[in-house]
Order: sequence, then C-alpha cells, then structure tokens
Amino acid sequence: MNLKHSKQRDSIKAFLATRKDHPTADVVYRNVRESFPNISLGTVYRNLTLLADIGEIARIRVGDSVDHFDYDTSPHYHFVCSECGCVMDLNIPMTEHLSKAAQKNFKGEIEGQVTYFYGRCNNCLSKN
Amino acid sequence: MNLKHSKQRDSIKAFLATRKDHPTADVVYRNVRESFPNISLGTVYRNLTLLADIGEIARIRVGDSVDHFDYDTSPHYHFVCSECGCVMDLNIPMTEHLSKAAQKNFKGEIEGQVTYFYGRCNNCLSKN
DNA sequence: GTGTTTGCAAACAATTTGCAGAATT
DNA sequence: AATTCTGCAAATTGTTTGCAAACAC
Repeated sequence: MNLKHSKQRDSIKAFLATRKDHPTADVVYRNVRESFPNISLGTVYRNLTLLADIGEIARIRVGDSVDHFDYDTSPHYHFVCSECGCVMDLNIPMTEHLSKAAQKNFKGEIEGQVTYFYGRCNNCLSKN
Repeated sequence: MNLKHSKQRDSIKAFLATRKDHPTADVVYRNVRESFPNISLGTVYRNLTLLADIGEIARIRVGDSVDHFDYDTSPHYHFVCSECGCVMDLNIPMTEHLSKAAQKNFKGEIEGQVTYFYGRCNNCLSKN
C-alpha cells in the first residue's frame, strides 16, 4: 500500500502542473510520451487514478463522457464549451447553500454537489 | 427527416413513463424486451437518443459513466447515491442566478448549468 | 528481497454504426 | 414507391486489468 517513487508519475504530475485546460488522459499520454517515449496509456490511467484518489489532482466530469484532470484541487467551478469541448475555470465563489436547501425534506444524506456551466467559449463565439 | 411511427419507440416511451428512477438504456432494454422479445439494444439506444434530441425525454448524466433517462423533462435537480448508484429527484426550486453570476467577467456565453447532488440514499443509510 | 510500478496486450463497458430487410406513410 | 425504422453484428471509444519483467526501497 505504500507509494514508491516513479519517474512516470512525476512527469504526469509535472505535465498537469503546466496546464490550466484540464487535459484528458489521452492528452496527458501524448504529451508525456514526448519526454517518455515508452510510457503506456495504461500507466497514465493508473497514475491519474491514483493521484486523484490520494487527492493530489482532481478528476473532472463535465458530461462529455471523457474524464478531465486538473492540477488545481481547490474547489472552483468549470465551464465546458459545447462547440469545441474545452474546459475552463470560472472565477466565482463557491456556494454551498444549495446543498443545505436540498437536504431539507430529503431523507438520504447529501455529501456534496457538482455544478458546471456550459455554453460557447469566447474562441468559438468569435469564429462564427 | 420525418418521423414515422414505431411500436418499439412507443413501448420505450411507455416504459419510461412508468418509472421515476431514471433507468439506463440497459434497464430500458431488459424491460421493454419482456413485451417485445426481439427488440435490440441498438434500437433502444437509437430511440432514447432520438427522443432526447426532440425533447420528449431527458438524458441525465450524473458522473457515473452511464446515461440515465427521465420521462420528466421539467427542470429539476437530481441526487445520486454513491453507494448503490440510484438516481432520484429532489424537490427544491431551480435557481438560475448562479449562471448570471458566472457570466460576469466571463467572455464566453453561458447557456446553462448542470447541478446534481451526491451522497448516500436513505435506503443505503439504513443498511449499515 | 519484498512490494510497487511498468509496458504490453487483451478485456471490458457503454454506446454507435453499417447494412439488408421490414414497417410506416 | 419512398423513406424511416429495425435487428443483428461489428466497430468505436474510454478505461481497466492480468501478467511477467523492471524498478524502488
């Protein structure tokens, strides 16, 4: 159960740290492979999952059936462009009161909520 | 491009109408097959997609990598149980003001937001 | 040396698609 | 008759897993 050091894991983390655009596993793979030609997609998936599990990165799901990963684990909102699929950060404060409102009259236990926004990004808007 | 009538589509819709628990395509398939033994999974998928596209049903994505479908297309919030995976409705009013707040200082165009809640459902809570 | 991690390939799950025939209009 | 829809099987996509060898401690 103890973690051992691995160059592959390091470079995956290092790559993620350079990006603010929430890459997918495949993007991570293609980029890390440039400095690590033999790395396998399986290793990338394993490490992304591991890093997300121990909280060093965040796994982001925005309804496009592909997981995105974020080096920034602080809570913040995301925006997904319906046209190009890009994912970006939004700079508005997180509100929790909706969870509390939802908890009223609900018999289960609400642990949290997921919220993301969608629309067209600035880039796509200016194209058409 | 014009729709033609189909018994299969009817029975898919009819089945969905009886359920409040947001079944997956596979659940729809297994149930509709009881009255329609020859229906294929492909047909179920095609019709669910078609019905969702024309707005007669809603496709729900709650981060569990399976699409759920809802006969109720009115806007409402959902809860997903992290333990058993069930999806249920929440009876709290929809708020839109978060989208407006997000739009400020954001250059793209925010068209909407997705919010769902997660935790443990009443059923799972009472089991342990 | 023991246990973790890797590369590779095969397996998997959910969904989509090509096609020839059947059903609807 | 024209077009949509179906069943079937194969294909696709994203992700996970089994295994023997390589690596870290």
